[in-house]
Amino acid sequence: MSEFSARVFELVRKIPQGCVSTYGDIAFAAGKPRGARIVGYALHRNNDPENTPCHRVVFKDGSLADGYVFGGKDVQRVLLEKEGVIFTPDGKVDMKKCRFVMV
DNA sequence: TGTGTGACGATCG
DNA sequence: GCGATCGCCACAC
Repeated sequence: MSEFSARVFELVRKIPQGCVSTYGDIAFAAGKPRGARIVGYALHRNNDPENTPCHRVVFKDGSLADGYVFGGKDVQRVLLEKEGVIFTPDGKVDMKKCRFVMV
């Protein structure tokens, strides 16, 4: 468990309900602008699923991960919709309204 | 200790 | 416009 992954989890926990963030943004905020994959890897190994809403983390274009997700992208989508996240007809998250930017 | 891999992302063809 | 490939870097084996 590196400082980077710990920071990833911390940032993900900060995403408010009804918002999403991207792997790239989290990686950037955690100090690795090119570390998008590492973020995914870290979440895959998810140390703290109770407090880490990894379903609020999506691709840069708003689409969801395709197969390795906890219960499938459909489940992920439903969870997000329940939280108030807007989806486009494309089946992607409306990044314009729901993208949470780390500051 | 070294090698392979992967919830990504961007660029090339 | 879409598909395939390369690059990134931490972590597991």
